[in-house]
This record gives sequence, structure tokens and C-alpha cells, in this order.
Amino acid sequence: MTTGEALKKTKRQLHDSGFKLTPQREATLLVLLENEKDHLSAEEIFFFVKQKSPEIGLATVYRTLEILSDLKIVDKVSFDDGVSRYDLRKDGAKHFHHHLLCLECGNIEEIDEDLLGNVEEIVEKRFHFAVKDHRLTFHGICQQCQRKHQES
Amino acid sequence: MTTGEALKKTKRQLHDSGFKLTPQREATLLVLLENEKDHLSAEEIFFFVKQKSPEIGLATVYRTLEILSDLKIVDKVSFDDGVSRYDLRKDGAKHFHHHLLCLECGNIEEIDEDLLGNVEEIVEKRFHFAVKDHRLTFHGICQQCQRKHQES
DNA sequence: GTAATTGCAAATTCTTTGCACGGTC
DNA sequence: GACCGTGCAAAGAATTTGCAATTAC
Repeated sequence: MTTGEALKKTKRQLHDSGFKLTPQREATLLVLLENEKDHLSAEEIFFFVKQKSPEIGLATVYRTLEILSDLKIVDKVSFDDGVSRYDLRKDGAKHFHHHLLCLECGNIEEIDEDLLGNVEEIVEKRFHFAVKDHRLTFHGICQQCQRKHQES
Repeated sequence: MTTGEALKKTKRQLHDSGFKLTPQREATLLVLLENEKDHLSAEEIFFFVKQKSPEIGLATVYRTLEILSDLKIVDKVSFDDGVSRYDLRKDGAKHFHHHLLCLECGNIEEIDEDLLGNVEEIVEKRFHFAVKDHRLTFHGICQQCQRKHQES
């Protein structure tokens, strides 16, 4: 799906839920689409959106992100560092992707592979818990930082 | 391991790292041990500690939790709700336990079972990422809340 | 036209920091 | 008596809210 298509689709979702399509919301969506691989905080999103729509306020970005979160268009995630980050949902992906958080450089990488297989079924059966979604993050050292160690 | 033993062991860890064993720190540890199954926020911990040591300040609780976190005695975890929670590490547990977060009542349950099996190895090999720890949380509906739906 | 949306500033919430005082070896 | 740890209050950071002005439909 191209950025244009994704944008159009999300616009329709917004519209269908009774929200107006303001330039501010479109700019925010564009920033999210253009930085799909990153895990931007609200401040960071604000910074990028400001370059497209300099008059925008931070509160509007927060409000837009809340709507997108409610509509399940983005996922609000936290990596235990006290800041909320916003992660665009992969369209059509069965599962929320996983993350690799490097404890040294702080970089967050996404992996799309489904590592959980039938684990959700096990949880459903054994704990009588109706699974809707999951969050899986590995903490460790990324390849780049491992190399730095070998050099020294 | 009994509470007493766990307390003694943690005391030694603190001591070995050059920290003093103040009554405030001991009270905080006790609260964590007595509520091992919960996922208390700093405020909640403060509330309980205050019942043991009414003169304690919230800042001290935060400072104690930071030390315990640095010493890997507790894990700081966030469930995407904007509050940090503190989770006592199971002594001797190979893996950080997993969580079941109910989207309706907000309750968080712990599960100790190792659901990830060889997944860490896969991540190591396929992504050249040296895994140190992980966080796995399932979002869904707990048994109690499921029952409420059936009744209505 | 009118109800939703916005920007701004103020308010809240969570957490950290500065500093003078108190306790310990 | 140097030093670590504490309580308190103030500062800081992240997020939310109130409100008058503006805008999309």
C-alpha cells in the first residue's frame, strides 16, 4: 500500500467515525506514515508536523493521536522510559509486530515475524483469558553495539 | 524463599553495593515483598510504606525504587497508561514473567510459565541481537469480565 | 449555520532535584 | 567530622483541559 492509499484509507476511517478531516490531522497522519519505522514521541511528531503546518499546537497533536489510538490506527506504546510513543498499525497485519530495544544505544527495531505462533491459544486455554493483542519487546544489545565491544 | 529470607538477601545486595540499610529502604522492600503479585505504582507503594513509616517522603520512595531498579532487584514496567509500576524480580527465575492485562477492568495478572521457549534463540540468530531480557504482555479480557458479558 | 476543532495558556500528573538537616561509622 | 540519606518544597517533564476564536462540512 502506498502512502497515498494509506492516507486515503485512514481519512475515510476518520470520516466514517464522524471526525472532520482538518489539515492538522492530515499533517499528523503524513508524519506518521513517513516515519513508519520509527517510534516517535508526541513531541517528536509535533516537531515534524510543525514543519508542514507551523501554526499547529502540541495539544492538537496529542488530541489527534488520541483519536487515532481510539480508532486503532496507531498503538500507544511505552518502553519503560516514561514517554509514550506512537506506532502506526501495519494494515492487515494479523499481529502487532515485536520490538528489539537496545539497552546501550536506545535504538528500537521492529520485527514483523510472528514469533508467538500458538502461544496466544495456550494463554486462552490455560488462563481463560480472551487475547486481543499483545506487546513483546526484547531488551538486549544490537549488532552495532556488539561490534563496538569487540573492537575495544 | 520466605519473606524474611528474601529481605535478608536483598539487604546484603544493597550492602555489597555500598548502600546503607535505612528503615525507609527496609519498609519499601517489605511493601514490595508483601505485594509481590501486584504491580504497584510509586504512589501506591508510598501509600503502603507510609503506614509503616509515616514520616517517609515520596521522593525517598522514588529514590529507593531507582536503586532497586539499578541493582536489578525490581523491574520498572509500564503498561501504556502513563504510570511506572515496579515489579519484584522473582529470585532465581530464568525469565521475566509475563502479564495479562484486562482491557476492561484494568487488572494485571502474572503468569510464570515460560511461553517463549526458544524464541530468544531465534531472535539472537536471525537478528543478531543479544537478548538480555524481555517484556511480554497480552491485552484482552479476563475470565471475570467475560462472565459479566454472558450474564447480560 | 453550527457543531466540531483549534491554539494558547493554565492546570494536572508523574517524577526528579536542590538543599539544609539528621544519623552513622 | 565527613558522608550518605532524608524530608520538604520547588522544579521539570509529559500530558490534559478550559475557553474563546475559527473552520469544515
